[in-house]
Amino acid sequence: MGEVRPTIDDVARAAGVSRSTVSRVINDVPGASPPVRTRVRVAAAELGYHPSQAARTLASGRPRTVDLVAVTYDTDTGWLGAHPYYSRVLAGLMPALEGGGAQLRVLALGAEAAAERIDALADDATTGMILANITPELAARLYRRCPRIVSLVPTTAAIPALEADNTGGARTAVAHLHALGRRRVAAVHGPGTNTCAIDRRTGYEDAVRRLGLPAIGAPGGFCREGGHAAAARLLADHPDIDAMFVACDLMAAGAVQAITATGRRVPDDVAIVGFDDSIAATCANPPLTTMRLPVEQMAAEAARMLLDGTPARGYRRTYPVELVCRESA
Amino acid sequence: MGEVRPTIDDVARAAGVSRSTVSRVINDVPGASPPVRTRVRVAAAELGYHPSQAARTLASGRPRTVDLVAVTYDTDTGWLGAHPYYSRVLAGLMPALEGGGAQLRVLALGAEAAAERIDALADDATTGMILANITPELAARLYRRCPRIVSLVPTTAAIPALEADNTGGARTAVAHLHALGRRRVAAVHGPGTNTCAIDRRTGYEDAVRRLGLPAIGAPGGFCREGGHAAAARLLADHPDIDAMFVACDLMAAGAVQAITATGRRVPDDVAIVGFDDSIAATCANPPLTTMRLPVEQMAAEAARMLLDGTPARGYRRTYPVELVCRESA
DNA sequence: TTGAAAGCGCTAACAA
DNA sequence: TTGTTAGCGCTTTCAA
Repeated sequence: MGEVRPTIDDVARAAGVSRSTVSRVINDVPGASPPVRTRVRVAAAELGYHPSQAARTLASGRPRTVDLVAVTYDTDTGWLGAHPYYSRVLAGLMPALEGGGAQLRVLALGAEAAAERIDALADDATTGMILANITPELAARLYRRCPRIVSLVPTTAAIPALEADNTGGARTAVAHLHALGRRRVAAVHGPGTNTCAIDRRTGYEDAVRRLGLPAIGAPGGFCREGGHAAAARLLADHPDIDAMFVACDLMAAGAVQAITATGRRVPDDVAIVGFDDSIAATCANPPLTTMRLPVEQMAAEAARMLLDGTPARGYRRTYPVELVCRESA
Repeated sequence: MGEVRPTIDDVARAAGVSRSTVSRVINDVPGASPPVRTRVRVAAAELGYHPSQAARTLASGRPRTVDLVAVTYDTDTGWLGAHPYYSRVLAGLMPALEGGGAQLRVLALGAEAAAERIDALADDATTGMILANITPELAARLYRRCPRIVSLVPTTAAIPALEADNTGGARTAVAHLHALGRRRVAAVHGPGTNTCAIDRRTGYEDAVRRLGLPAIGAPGGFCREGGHAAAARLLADHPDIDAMFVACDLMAAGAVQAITATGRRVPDDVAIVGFDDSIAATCANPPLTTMRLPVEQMAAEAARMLLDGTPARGYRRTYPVELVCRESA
């Protein structure tokens, strides 16, 4: 077995050209005649040559690796394993990165060590980092040391961000429920530390106030169990609830279970609108009507921005959140 | 802003020692006196020094990066976005890698380009690759060029693998259903190209034959829609079915929806046992009784093996698959 | 259009 | 215990 991997010099020798020429050819930069180009390509193919990413990064000084930084706040909630949201982030990221010849590095940050590790991260930073589920504080700290950052959640004004219209989405959800004739629209909120959750809550409270409906809410912690518990409590305290706005599908899946467990039917007795359009929405029974975030699109755009250069300070783009009607409302 | 990142030489200069000494200190290898060690550490901390991963890799020749290779066979099914299984793989991988000071690179392979890219991958290989959802052919091709591989699914005899006892799990599921008094146990199978799916099917057919039950099955393609359609068809063709063994939770979630849509109740009229214990199992309504794969454990062990060296040819370890009782059976 | 040469930041012999 | 010296495989001026 030829354990030794061919280098650029092997290719150069085989093609009878210089190292620089080979470099030009494989990088598709001008400065090599067509005949030479083919000669080099053939030699490279025959040798089974593939450039070393490490050497390339070292020599050029600019790595083609994008980091996805995900912070875990709830240790027992797990991480990507727990929230289907990340699956969609990854799904959007991969094709965008491959198109740009880049790779993805996944960095999971425990909440405890987050502050410490964040500084190390900033220095080790590569093409850039995509921030998911980060607090404004942590994000700011990171941004101070590394400007090649895009956040997928609202953080501070300076940090470039691609945001979903969480507030508007929540309003739309409530409006939809109202249009269906529901007048006791309760809410299951996400954690107060999560900026997306805060915006969704704001949107909900805004909407019910304008509609002259009572604001009834309970925290659900963005997990299924929390959604289940919150819905059960809500129903126990306010038996006349006829609809629920649940701030994420995972919680909504739990809410549906809690509601049907009381003998009520979804959507007949209690209508539900979730948020995210994650896999939890389609797995729930009945399948959830939900507010769809263009997560893949946002993640892909974030990757592209990073690959294109350093995002401008304060850059902002908001993505619409759309109502997807299924069977729960 | 000090855009220039300090190098090992800066640290050496600041600490008044040589570059090698700094290298020894930061790599925790013997050959540096305690006083020098602290001096170097202080200097490094003050400068905010962090070693360049690229340079390190290049110089040492052994990268500390593990690749997760996932092949997409169904283009429209998406990828990690679609199957919650990958979330669990990632969840298991991250802590194990961090413990070993390694990073994760995620490689998504489209089925079309898979064969071509697989050769490139082998050469670009790093500490090693973890194979998920790969066909035996592709895996063999990869293994021929790079021995630092561990598969999480059954492939060929030579390729080191950590496998779940899919066959045994399927048998257990059927036995459970039988013990519950069910006698018309249908099955929704996964794709014939997937080795896990094949094993689960074998286990099912094995079990029903031994129990003297009829084998009734339909393909569901490992996706929710497929599970829904398969269950609906099964029920239409065999109205007396009183249980279903569904080869993955995603399909099972769809099956539950299809069953309840016919007016039947789960588990009263039709009991269901899924497979995987993914998030789809808990989001379904009622929550699914399922066969739990120790995915996180398997992924973590795979990472550890790779970090420890090249796995032995033909290495095999089988993980038990356990029944998790929830409400569907 | 091509080649020569100088590093990128680090590790790993080898000397001292 | 410490320092010196070569590279690792590539990109990138700068000349030719």
